[in-house]
Amino acid sequence: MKLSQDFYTRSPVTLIAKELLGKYIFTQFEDRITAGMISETEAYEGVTDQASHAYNNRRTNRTEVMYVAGGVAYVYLCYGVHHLFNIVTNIRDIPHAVLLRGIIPVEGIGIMEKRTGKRYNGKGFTDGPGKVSNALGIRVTHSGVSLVSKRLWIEDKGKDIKSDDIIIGPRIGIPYANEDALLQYRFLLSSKVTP
DNA sequence: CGGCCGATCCACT
DNA sequence: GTGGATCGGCCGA
Repeated sequence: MKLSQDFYTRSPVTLIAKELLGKYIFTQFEDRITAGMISETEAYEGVTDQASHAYNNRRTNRTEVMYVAGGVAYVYLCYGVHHLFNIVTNIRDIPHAVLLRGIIPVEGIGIMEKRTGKRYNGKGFTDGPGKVSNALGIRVTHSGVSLVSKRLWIEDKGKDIKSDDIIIGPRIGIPYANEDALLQYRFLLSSKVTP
């Protein structure tokens, strides 16, 4: 079933990042449906987290969408080329978010191949946040789009994820975050778990 | 208005 | 395993 807004407005963001593993992210743009099982996430804990764009309550046009109530997309451009897709969580004015770093394609694989210009051969296809957005067709123009909508949503298909199947570690690519770079906020699904 | 730099990716070794 | 590409957003002046 489709996750309702209640799922996203909770806290802590680390719990939501963990619970998103094994859920299914769907996009439907121009009648093209693509979906994948979420296999990797990272939590970004808002104003107290030096790795977050909202650290120290920073507000810009780009980050403003993180301050609305949970259940919308926060998409921004990284390195001028990669569209990175985040899920805003918590209540209004608490700018927490979960970065989607990896999925396993399950639906619309041909569409994803067309978008990415690559063939899916079972691995190395949607194993990075830029690749995930590209395959799902997500762009910065989708920032602020509701995750309880007909274009973008997440489904719980009842898959039971054991804690043994979750690998936890520090987040990737944030050395500037000082001691917060050591936080164990990255959640990875064991390769034993398949869609 | 200019300079700096990044929640990455890929080609190449 | 690693270094270069790449350009919009952010900040300071």
